[in-house]
Amino acid sequence: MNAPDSSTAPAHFIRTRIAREMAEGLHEQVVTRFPPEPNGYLHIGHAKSIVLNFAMAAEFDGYTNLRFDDTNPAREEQRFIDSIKTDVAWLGYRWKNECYASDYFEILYGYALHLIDRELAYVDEQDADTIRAQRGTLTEPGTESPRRNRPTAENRDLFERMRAGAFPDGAMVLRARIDMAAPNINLRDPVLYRIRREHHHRTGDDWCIYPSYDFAHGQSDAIEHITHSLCTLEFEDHRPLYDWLIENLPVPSRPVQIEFSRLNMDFTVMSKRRLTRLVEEGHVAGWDDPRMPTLAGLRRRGFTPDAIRAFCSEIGVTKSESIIPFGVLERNLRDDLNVRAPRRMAVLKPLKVVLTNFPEGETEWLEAANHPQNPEMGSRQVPLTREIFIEQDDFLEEAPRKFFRLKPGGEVRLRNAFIIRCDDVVKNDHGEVIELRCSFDETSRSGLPGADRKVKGTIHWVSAEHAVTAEVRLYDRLFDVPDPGGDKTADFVDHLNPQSLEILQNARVEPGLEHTRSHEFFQFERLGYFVPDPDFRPGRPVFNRAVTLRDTWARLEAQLASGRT
RNA sequence: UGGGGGAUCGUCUAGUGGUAGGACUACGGACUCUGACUCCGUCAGCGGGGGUUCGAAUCCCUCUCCCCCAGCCA
Repeated sequence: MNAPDSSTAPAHFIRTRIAREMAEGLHEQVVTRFPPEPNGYLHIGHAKSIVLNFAMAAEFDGYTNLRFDDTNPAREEQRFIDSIKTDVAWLGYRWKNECYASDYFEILYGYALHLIDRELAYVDEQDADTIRAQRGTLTEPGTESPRRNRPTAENRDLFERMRAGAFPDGAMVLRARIDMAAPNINLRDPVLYRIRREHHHRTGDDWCIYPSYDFAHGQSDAIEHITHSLCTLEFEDHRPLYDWLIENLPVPSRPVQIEFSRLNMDFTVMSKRRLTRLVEEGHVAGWDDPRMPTLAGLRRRGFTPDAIRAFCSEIGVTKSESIIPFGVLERNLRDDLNVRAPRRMAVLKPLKVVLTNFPEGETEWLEAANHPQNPEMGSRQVPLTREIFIEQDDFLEEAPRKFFRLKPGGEVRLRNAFIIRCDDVVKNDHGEVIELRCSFDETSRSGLPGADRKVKGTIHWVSAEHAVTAEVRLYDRLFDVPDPGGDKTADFVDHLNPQSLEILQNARVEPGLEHTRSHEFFQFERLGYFVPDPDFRPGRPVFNRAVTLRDTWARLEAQLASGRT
């Protein structure tokens, strides 16, 4: 029922605790749930929770439910439910039951009556401002509502009429009767039900009262016989309320809540509120914009489920706050794609090269391995012609030391082909290099004895005649500061990186790539990993760069620039 | 400031009385028809101060810093 997961997963406090409980015979199996509210798309932070929940259940002979926490119809939509199911399934997980908190509305209503009958809940018709004022502050206790000691029969009558629609929205709420002086504010008679005439995406107009998170969540857990309700740290001080409700209600099981720290990553934002703003204000193209940390965005960018799962397992589970560098996620992608991605040649920014001693009109087909470390991935034939394109970055008229690429009079190997020498540099009126005239060394062809001759550099290329023009989209971090949401003096959108998207319309890719299917991925040698975008059309290939290769030269270059070497 | 949490190499994370370990990064080197991959090596840490103990990241006291909570959001 679950996706493959590393059996060598390291111990963390939740796994350790559950293992101990299992050893003690506390549970026959572990049942978990992933409980998103369908009011947005899932992001990489959710992936951490998904992986944790499914892993714990799978490791301890249980299962995981997908439960939509749909208690606030004002913000929830069917399209979000659809996207969430798509994303969880894409990650490789199969939930046992598809559940909805709204499926339990009737049971929850009964539970509320149960509390009322035991004088543990009451109807309060004070307005929100009054209730807020009575709640007290962090340092001062609250004051009790004048309705707090209303007779049970009256509470029951009012609550039944609340449900029946006898009162306008916001006219009254049902509150738990706990302790207005509790140091934990969540215990100061929290709201359990509110009146809200809002069309619910599943229950339609059946209800005009809706349970709050606190009243719905734990009880839903209990109804589903969830053994471990795993959630993030901000719910830690809701746990006494969670436990109070479980203890005072005739629920069929007694789940426990365990909290862990949520995932934070640098140079991005993770809150649903901020992600929603990015989409609604048009800062990105949509929830699946490849720059978004959403699973839909990462998928479109070219991330694989395996890489994301490996990442989640690598970062661990603790209660300490952490900010994971985005590069850690990217490295997991590289590690995954390095072994799986077929190699191809593509030139992002073409520079024309004429091989002056190559016969005009001829094509030589050369064999190119699809993967240098894995012969089983086979090989393909790539065409070489008199005119080719190389990367503009691979030629420098005035090259620094340690520049192993092409320079006037210098030699370089064309990957899978010959060694060439740069004889002439052709410039336009602006002094820009527009063409190189090179000669090739026939004896240095790949596979021939002369191929042993060593040159410092090897560069990629494509045949000008055969290459396919493609659009290539390069992505950089969405924000240009590490913690865009942490700036109290500025709006986070002020830190958007204007360079986060670069579109190259004139890239040239080796023939064959125009027939690429979706979900295929490639390494464009020396450049990075690329995937076809959904915008890909026959005759108009569009590739996204998922991640670059590790670039030691770029680092060296930076060092040279700063005078370190 | 009331309550709830958290502080271990640059980053993430083990270690819960017996030599602080791993991964990533960085740096150096080997290899290389991808400046990739791989391999080898190096640097680097217990928030501060007391105390208990033969011995403390771990136990005790104290201080400091960070995060969360005053929605009829989740």
